[in-house]
Parts: sequence; C-alpha cells; structure tokens
Amino acid sequence: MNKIQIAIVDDHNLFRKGLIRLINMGDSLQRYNILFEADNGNQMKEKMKLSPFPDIILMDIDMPELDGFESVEWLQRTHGDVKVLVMTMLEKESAILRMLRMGVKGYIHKDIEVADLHAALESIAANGIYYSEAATEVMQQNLNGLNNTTVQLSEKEREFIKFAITDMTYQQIADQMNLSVKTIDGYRETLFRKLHVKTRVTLAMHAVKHGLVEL
Amino acid sequence: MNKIQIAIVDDHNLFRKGLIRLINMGDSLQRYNILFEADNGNQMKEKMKLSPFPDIILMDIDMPELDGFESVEWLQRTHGDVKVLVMTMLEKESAILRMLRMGVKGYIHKDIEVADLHAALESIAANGIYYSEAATEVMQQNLNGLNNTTVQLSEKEREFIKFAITDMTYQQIADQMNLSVKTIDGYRETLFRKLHVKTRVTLAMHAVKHGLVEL
DNA sequence: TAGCTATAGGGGAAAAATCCCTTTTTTCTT
DNA sequence: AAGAAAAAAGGGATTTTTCCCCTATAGCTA
Repeated sequence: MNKIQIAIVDDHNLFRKGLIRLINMGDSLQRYNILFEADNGNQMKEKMKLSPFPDIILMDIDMPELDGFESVEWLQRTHGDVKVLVMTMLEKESAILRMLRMGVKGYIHKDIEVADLHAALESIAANGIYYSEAATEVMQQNLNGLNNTTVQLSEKEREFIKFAITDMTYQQIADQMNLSVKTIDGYRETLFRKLHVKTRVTLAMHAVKHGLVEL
Repeated sequence: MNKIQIAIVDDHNLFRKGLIRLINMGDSLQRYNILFEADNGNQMKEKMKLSPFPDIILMDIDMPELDGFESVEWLQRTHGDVKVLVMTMLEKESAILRMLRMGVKGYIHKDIEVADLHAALESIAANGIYYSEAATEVMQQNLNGLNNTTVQLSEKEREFIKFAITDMTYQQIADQMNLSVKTIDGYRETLFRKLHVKTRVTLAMHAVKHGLVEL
C-alpha cells in the first residue's frame, strides 16, 4: 500500500510544524507522508511543477502573496485530482461558500480536536468529504436559498457613506454634495434598510467591514 | 531542578496541541511541563485560581470572550510574577506597543522557526526577555520618540468602546455596564479628547483603525 | 397612456448625542 | 488621617440623528 502524500500550505511556520507532528502522532500505521510544505500559494505552485504530487493539500486561506482562494482556483485548473482540505480561522460565510463552490473536499476550523483532524484526513483519503458544522450549516442555508443577495448601492449612496464615516453632520454632507439635507436623510434611510443597520455608527462599521470604504 | 511550568492560552485547539508537541520535541532534558491549556482569557482565569501556577504563559491575542490584552492586564494585576510570552499573528504596531507597555517578557510572531521558539522559551525561563525583530523595531522607533502618541486607555474606556461601536444607545450601554448614563457620558467625553475625535462615528472609526476593537 | 419606480425634497417631532458645569464617592498618596 | 486625584453621577441645554408621513418630477414600461 502506498503512502498518502500530504502537502501543507500555510504561512505560519509553527502551525505547519505542529500540524506535522499531530498528523504523525495519530498515524501509527505510517500511512501518511508529508510531501512538502509551502508558505503561500506561489511557493506551492513551484512545488507542484514536478511530480510527485500530493494526494491531499491542507490549505490555509489567509496567506501573503497568493492566498487560499487563488491557490485552490489554480489547483482546480491545473491539478483537478488533488484533494484540498481547507483549514482556517475564517468562519465567515462568504469564505466558506466560495470554497465550497470551488469544490474543496473539506472545510474545517483550526480550532478542532486532533481526532477530528484525523477523521477529516481519513475521510478525504477514502475519497470522501469532510465539513465542519459551520460549513455544513452554511451549505444548508444556502441550498434553501434563504441567503445570498449582495446588495447593490448607487454611486450617490457610496459617496454619502464616505462622508458618513467622518465627523460631518448631515447638513454639512448635504452642502458638500450639493443636495438637500432631506435627500441625504433619504440615503441614510435607504442604506439602513439595505444594510440592516440601525445607526450611523453601525453603518460606518458595516462599511468598513465590507470594504465599502477605505479605513 | 524543578521543571518549568508552562501554560498555553490560545483559542485554536490544533495550534495548542501542535505547539505542545513542538515544545516537547526540543526538550530532551524534560525541563518543560505543560501545566494547562485555555481557550481564552476567562478559562485561563479559572485555572489561575488555584496553584500550581505556571512560570510562563504563552498567550495569543486574538481570542473570544477575554482577549490577550485583557488577559495580560489581569495577569499583571493578580499574578505579577508570571511571565508572558505573546505569540500572535498580529504584527500591528499598536498591538505590539500595547503589549510591550504592559511588560510582557516576549513578543513573537507565530510564523517563526521552531528553534526560535525554543530560544524564546530558554531566554524567558532564564529570566530574560525575547522579542521578535518586528517588536524590537517598534520598540526602537518608539524609544526614539519618532512615533508615540498612543494614548493610554482605562479598562472601562476600552469596554465602553466595544459597546460604542454597536447600535446600543448610551442608556443601554450604561445599563449593560451597570453604571449611570452620566458616567458613560464622561467616558465618551474623555475618549473624544484623548483620541481627538468629535463624534461617536469617528470614535468607532478610530477604534477600528487602531485595533482597539475587533471588527 | 396610466401606472410604476427611482430620485429629490419637505414638515415636524421624538430620541440620542453632545456639551458644560457642578457634586459626590472612591482611591491613592504622603 | 488630611488632601489630591480619579471615577461616578447629576442638571440642564443645545444639536444631531432618526423616524414617519407626504409631494413633485422624470423615466420607463405594460
């Protein structure tokens, strides 16, 4: 029986090293072999130029240069048979969805039990899939079509937001934008509804969090 | 010779487990012993109620409930002799500074070599300190007075900010914090002055930009 | 063409946030 | 223990924000 070849792509050296130890620990049959490690997607690309190729790649999302999304995209295109297990801190729905849509074989949070990590590896090695609870939930919700809808904002609304995160009063914003303060009030109201916020403060927070404005 | 007692506070289970392996790996003399692990500051508090106490605590910053800053603050107050080694992903200057000011014995990035981790432990165990390059740089810059102006906030003020970036009214915040709305108003005023902002919106923006709060 | 929708704007009022100034309570320091 | 400093709180006034309900105009479209 051939060993299952594993690669780890993560920018945190300590995490990689620790992970290797953890994998070997639960591997009394010596079924796994760590083929290579990479700091980020670019380094992984280099190592995926020549065989041998790994069977499973443990992939982080948040990395410098070439991140997890781009890396998986590249992998699907060039090495469609390599199985990807995403291991990340990110439980954000958008991240999970994006990865699921790209067809990764598993999505787990880094805060899982060692036993679960082994289960995930077993499962994937056996041609199965493994999703954390959070990921499964997101899948469920999405299949039910309850979710989605990334709101569409008008040009004016976006401009208004840029001013709304400053110290300016609505009157000053109105003057700046050459509109009535009442119109500004309308933008505010619309945005509150669209973005599900209740105050100017949370509007600002939402804008920052979703990259609508530069911090 | 007594063993050096170590505790690990980090919300990522896999990282904790891996880290333990890494520590033991380089520890041929069996000088280290992992006394306990904790998911976050609150859990750590629990475990620090009764002796034995650890000599060194490896601490992450970004954790749920009680984060690294608050945890270190608590430790300094209640267990001043415990040495803290901050291990984090955060290389943000404000984070480094804040930790340095609180007197942690070391600050290293999670992306370091295993050998460096061991060096850090050795150094701290021997009553020394260990700072990563990034942390040293920040120190240098700061000692030269080039930078500065990172104001000192009280615990209450920081807690207030966490609420101030939400939809809560000051009345609700006051109730939540078990204080008069007038006291809250005082915090607000003080913060406006300290942070040079004029409205709750820009207070929130400032807090996010300078890492005073999680987004 | 009547109807719909998006955009701009108005009146007015309640609720919150902001400001200024004073008093009480607690904590820390000699 | 007296005095100073910091933290907590109150009074009261002004500004802003937030809400609700309403009108006008232009562009589209069934």
